[in-house]
Amino acid sequence: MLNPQQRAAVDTTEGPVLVLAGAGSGKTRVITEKIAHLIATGRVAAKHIAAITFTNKAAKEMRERVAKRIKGDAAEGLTVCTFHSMGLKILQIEHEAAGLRRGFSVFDADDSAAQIRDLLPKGADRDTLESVKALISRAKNEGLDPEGAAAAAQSPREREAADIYGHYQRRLSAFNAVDFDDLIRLPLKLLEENADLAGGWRERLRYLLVDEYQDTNGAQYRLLKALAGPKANFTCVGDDDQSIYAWRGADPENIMRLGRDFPQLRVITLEQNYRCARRILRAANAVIANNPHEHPKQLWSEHDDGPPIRVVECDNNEQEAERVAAEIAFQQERDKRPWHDFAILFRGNHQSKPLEKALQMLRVPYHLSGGTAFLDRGEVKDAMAWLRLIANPDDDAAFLRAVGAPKREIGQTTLAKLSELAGQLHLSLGRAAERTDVVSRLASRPGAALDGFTRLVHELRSQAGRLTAADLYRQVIEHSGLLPALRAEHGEGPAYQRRRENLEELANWLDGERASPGDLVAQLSLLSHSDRDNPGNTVRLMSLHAAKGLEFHAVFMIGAEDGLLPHQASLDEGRLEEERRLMYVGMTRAKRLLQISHSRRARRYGELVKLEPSRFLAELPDAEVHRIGDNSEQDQSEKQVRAETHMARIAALLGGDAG
DNA sequence: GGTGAGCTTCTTTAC
DNA sequence: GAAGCTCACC
Repeated sequence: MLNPQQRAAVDTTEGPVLVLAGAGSGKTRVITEKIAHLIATGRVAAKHIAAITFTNKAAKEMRERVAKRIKGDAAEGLTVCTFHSMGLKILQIEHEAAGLRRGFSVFDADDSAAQIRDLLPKGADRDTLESVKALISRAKNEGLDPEGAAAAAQSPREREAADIYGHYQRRLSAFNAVDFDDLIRLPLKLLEENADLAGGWRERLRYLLVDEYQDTNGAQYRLLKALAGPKANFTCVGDDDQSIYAWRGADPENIMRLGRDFPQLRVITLEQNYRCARRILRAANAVIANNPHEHPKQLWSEHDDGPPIRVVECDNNEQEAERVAAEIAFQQERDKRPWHDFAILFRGNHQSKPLEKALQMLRVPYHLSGGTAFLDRGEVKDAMAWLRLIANPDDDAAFLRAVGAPKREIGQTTLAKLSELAGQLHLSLGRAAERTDVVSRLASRPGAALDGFTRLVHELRSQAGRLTAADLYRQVIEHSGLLPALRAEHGEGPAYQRRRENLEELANWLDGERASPGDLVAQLSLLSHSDRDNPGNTVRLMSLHAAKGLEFHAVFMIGAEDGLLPHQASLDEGRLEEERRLMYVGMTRAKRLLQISHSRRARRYGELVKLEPSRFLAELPDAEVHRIGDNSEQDQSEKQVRAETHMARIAALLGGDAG
């Protein structure tokens, strides 16, 4: 059953709708119900509806919810994707108008950084690189091209960055490549500057639903407006208290902007929380009340109070990890709950290491979802570089990676010479390497090696059109020599096996996909490890950012220390409120049990440092909290039970593990 | 041109 | 404390 506000949000199918939805107020439900409603009433066919999310995890979650809600093939053709994958799709279809050739590459953050570093004066320090990178990204997130950025520049530093932005963009264009930010900026440019093209897309996507709307940046907002067109049939769902992406250009102002740009906007507020026990809700409300609010929400719940929030002090972060792991093992055993009811949330991905160790010790099944861990693996990047180079002969970044994976007697000297010759001929590295007049001017041994490489890539490329992406990938693995090189480097040991498995997993990802190899590789670069595999019944480990939009029976937040949560960098940059929202997001993921822990000491850069509890802990109302110290004033009998369960578990594991 | 010992640096968060 | 990088050697 939907409550009246949810009902209104679902039933208002005409024109622009903004749903201000507090944490746990059923906003994903509103989106899935609205999709179902649009389809069921025949108002819009599934293929004309697009639901847009911010993370792949959220898109996946949404797809599953829709599949459950809409049986059969009624949902056929529905688009559920991130802003970036939608941008990619538009660019792949409209590549000509965007000045790109088929098979263009998507540069990841590393590729982009490498290019920008290369464009900076020699010897430029890291800070300069970071600042230029950030300025270019910010300009792109506002939809500015290099000329626009130059015009908007306020300082010499910004003018310089705008200048490098221009060079960087010319280079991307020469490589037939785009970066992540371009996946929004370029489609936006196309739609804003080409009325026919925009009309086509509006015809195709007649109804838009945007989740986590508070996280849109300027370019995404304009892309939304351009896609919606004058009919403005869209629903934006968001919560200003959960805006946690300002650091990557998100502009919560977009919430207010909507009302100004669309006077007919229907605003609906959802204030009933269906998720959290009352104590959790009261505590979370108390924390977020410390942020200034233009329109304070009054979240309420019909649930019971639930148990107190546990605030646990630990001696150090390894002990913290052990205690959390033991507590989860204990509760799972006692309550016979599935493992996936438990989540451990942290500020930084590096905090997962001690947790993994402790969980493995207790044989607790867990799933780490975070970052782009999988695609960041060296061997996976190598294989991806081969695929990219096959799809896009002008992708110099891919060329440089593939030519050295595995090592084939081509070193810096040869590559520098090749690069010089390619520059003179205005050719990409890959195309230059195909020319005999270029190769003949290289030293004979490396020249021959390069020639062998070029022939191999050429041969694979000639097959690419006939093969599925998965089959092409198998050819790459067979002929590139990647696997033998890994075996030579690591022997047959676990290090080799793990890398081999990663390469096999990439094959599994590609299997059954219908898109062309080139298109698929581009899509792949937007995925992260956890997006494809099914975590099953396991404890979930993820960053607070990744947890947004999810909910769990029991949530363990770790590392609640000043400097981590709130993070020092955010404090330095005056973003305390965003950190508080992060705390709020973490707390409101818990349905019933919430434990927040912190350590007095932790290992940082190999050294033990003293830590202070997070200032946010002081904002928790005493009445809702049970504070548990190191020398635990915990009930002794409870401690006894825990110890016994723990021992029994270890005994069982030892028994079961023998042999 | 490839390799390994020793040096530096590093931690937000994500597409 | 580990990963990544530089420089000296094969």
